[in-house]
Amino acid sequence: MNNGISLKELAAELNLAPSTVSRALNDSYEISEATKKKVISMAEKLNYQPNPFARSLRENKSKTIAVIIPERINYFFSQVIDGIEEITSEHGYHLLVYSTHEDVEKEKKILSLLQNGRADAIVMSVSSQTSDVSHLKRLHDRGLPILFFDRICSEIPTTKFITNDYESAFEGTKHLIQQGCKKIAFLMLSKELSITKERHRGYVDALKMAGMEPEPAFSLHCCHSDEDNTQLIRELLLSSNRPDGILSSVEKLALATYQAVKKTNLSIPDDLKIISFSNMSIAGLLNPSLTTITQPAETIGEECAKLLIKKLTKPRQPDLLNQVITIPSKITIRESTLVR
Amino acid sequence: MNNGISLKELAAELNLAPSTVSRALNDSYEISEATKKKVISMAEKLNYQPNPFARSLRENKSKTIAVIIPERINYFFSQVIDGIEEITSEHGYHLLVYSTHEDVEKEKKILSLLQNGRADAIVMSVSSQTSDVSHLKRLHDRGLPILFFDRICSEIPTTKFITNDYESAFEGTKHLIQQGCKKIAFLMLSKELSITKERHRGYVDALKMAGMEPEPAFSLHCCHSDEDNTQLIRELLLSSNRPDGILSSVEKLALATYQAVKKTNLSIPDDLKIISFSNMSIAGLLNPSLTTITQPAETIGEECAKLLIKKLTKPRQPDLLNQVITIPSKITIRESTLVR
DNA sequence: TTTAAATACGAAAACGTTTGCGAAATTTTC
DNA sequence: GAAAATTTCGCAAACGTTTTCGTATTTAAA
Repeated sequence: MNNGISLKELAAELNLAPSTVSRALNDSYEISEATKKKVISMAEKLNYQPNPFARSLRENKSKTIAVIIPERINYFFSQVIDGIEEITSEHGYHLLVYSTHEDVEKEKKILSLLQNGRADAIVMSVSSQTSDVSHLKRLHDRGLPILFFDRICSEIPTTKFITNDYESAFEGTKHLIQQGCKKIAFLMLSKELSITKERHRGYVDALKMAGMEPEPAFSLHCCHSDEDNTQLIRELLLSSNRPDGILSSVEKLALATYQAVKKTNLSIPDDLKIISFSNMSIAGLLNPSLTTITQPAETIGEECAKLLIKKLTKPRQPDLLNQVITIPSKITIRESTLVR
Repeated sequence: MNNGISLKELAAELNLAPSTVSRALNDSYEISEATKKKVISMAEKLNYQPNPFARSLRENKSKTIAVIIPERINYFFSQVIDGIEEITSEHGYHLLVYSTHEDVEKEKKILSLLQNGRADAIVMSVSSQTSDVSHLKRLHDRGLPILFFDRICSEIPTTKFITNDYESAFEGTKHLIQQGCKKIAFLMLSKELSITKERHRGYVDALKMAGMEPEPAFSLHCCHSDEDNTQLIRELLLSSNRPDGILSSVEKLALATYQAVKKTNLSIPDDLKIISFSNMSIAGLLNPSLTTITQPAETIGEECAKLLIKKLTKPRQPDLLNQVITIPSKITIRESTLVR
């Protein structure tokens, strides 16, 4: 790979010192307008491209942001990354994207790769297996800006972006109750996950407010495998005391529920109503169409990025505040919770 | 950000020269086993992490691969990236992921950012607007390894990975004909796209083989906007001479068709049968379930990565061969093409 | 006219690695 | 026991930037 001309060679071509050329290209006040013009035009003519590694080495910053998500095949995370890229690309930042595949060991490995300054900051959503957070804490203690979204980590004092998990789950559950559900189940990935806790809390409170008692067996703890989840949910649906309503805390479990229902003689929404957190654009095309709680994914990504850019580009920014910023979700009612 | 200890400091701690420590860590034959042990244990104790930029600067390689896709919210591309990451991460490579949003100007901008060696190679699928390929050619001429998949670029002499577009489209169209379709339309993004050309060729040949003449108006040229596409397709479906079968060359147009059909009093599959290239795992949950041609996305990503890793890590590899590698798709028949 | 200030640029160091070369110290060879 | 070969390590340069400091030239002030 021919990397093109270097600053030194460009300087030689211009009969100038490298320092002068560098300053001219960086628009330093110490360089005359005449020289700047000459330098810039020659740089364009020779298509000079500064070496990013020399610059990173010298300036101790990489112009790169690491994004870590639990899975890539997911509307929500894809949208968030789109939002991040939208903002960061305008400021010349590059995105390293990693998927943990919900595996905390992979997560640790990725974070250890990020110890050396390869990225100027991290934007992440933790894996469903993450309970010990020492690998996150280590990087944060070193001063690497870390920002969480969706699946946040309360132990790390930094800024986190989430949706109104509690209220949305509360409203979703309330909606199921209003539609006549008497026995409502809650589907979750891991109990450790921040979103699980908050959404479950909203679910429980809504039940209680309606004078219903949450049954432990109705809080179904699922895993990463779609097949296993489908089986698990199917068993729940075939049990003697089966639920007639489901609040799914994540999209994939709603889809597993659809798959599970297909293997029974039940029907949605007649025998089972379901509402799910989901960012699928095609929720309306499912059979039956799925009532969803949709997060403002792209906005979340954008807000993460805006804050980060401010932190990274302004001269003497304070550390990211230990705060949780909430951007509300939107409930869209469709056939899966219909009374007919 | 505290980047930790440097090689020099580690050397000082050991009373050794930096060169010795470097060689010890890189397992050079010039260093005694005793010294290696001492160095390695001290490096672990002090958690020494080599600075990637110093190394990149010195070695003129970044251990980074750029992946450029037309859109992120897309099952196929997400799966391909998963496949790429699967392989590259094992070899210590990092992934810079860019989305062009089907915008050739963004594509050009991204490629110009990659002129300076930030990535050791590029794996990409071109945007639907890409017809002039000079921005790709420039980088390839410089010696940067570029590898195409799915939407390939025949003008650039390098290795490309695709599925059997022609055959799949041929078989898909044949299937529609066998199901009784008499007037089959073809939905496409841009005419320039390699996948459009090949899939359209398969479509046309299947029609001809059945003694049917392809109508020009039935080759519908769509765009990037879902709303516009839905409207376009709706108009086609409401026209006096409407199709009774559709082969969609990309997933998003099948979904737009579903949306369009909802706004008519037509029904799939009774009035209109549809088959589409698609990697949606939930094609079976749509209403009605969608007959799909599914690409081996993850395999494509893995094969791209394997070839690239070989090229990048083995000492004196030749340039990537100018060849097209085909990995076949799989057709899954569902309700959307059912006769009832 | 002399001196001080401002302007415009160059020399060199630094960032943290890797590596060619040289040179002790040790071992082998004859 | 001397010479040669081998082992083991250090010195210094190099990668391509940015920046501190110094300095020559020009301009402004006294």
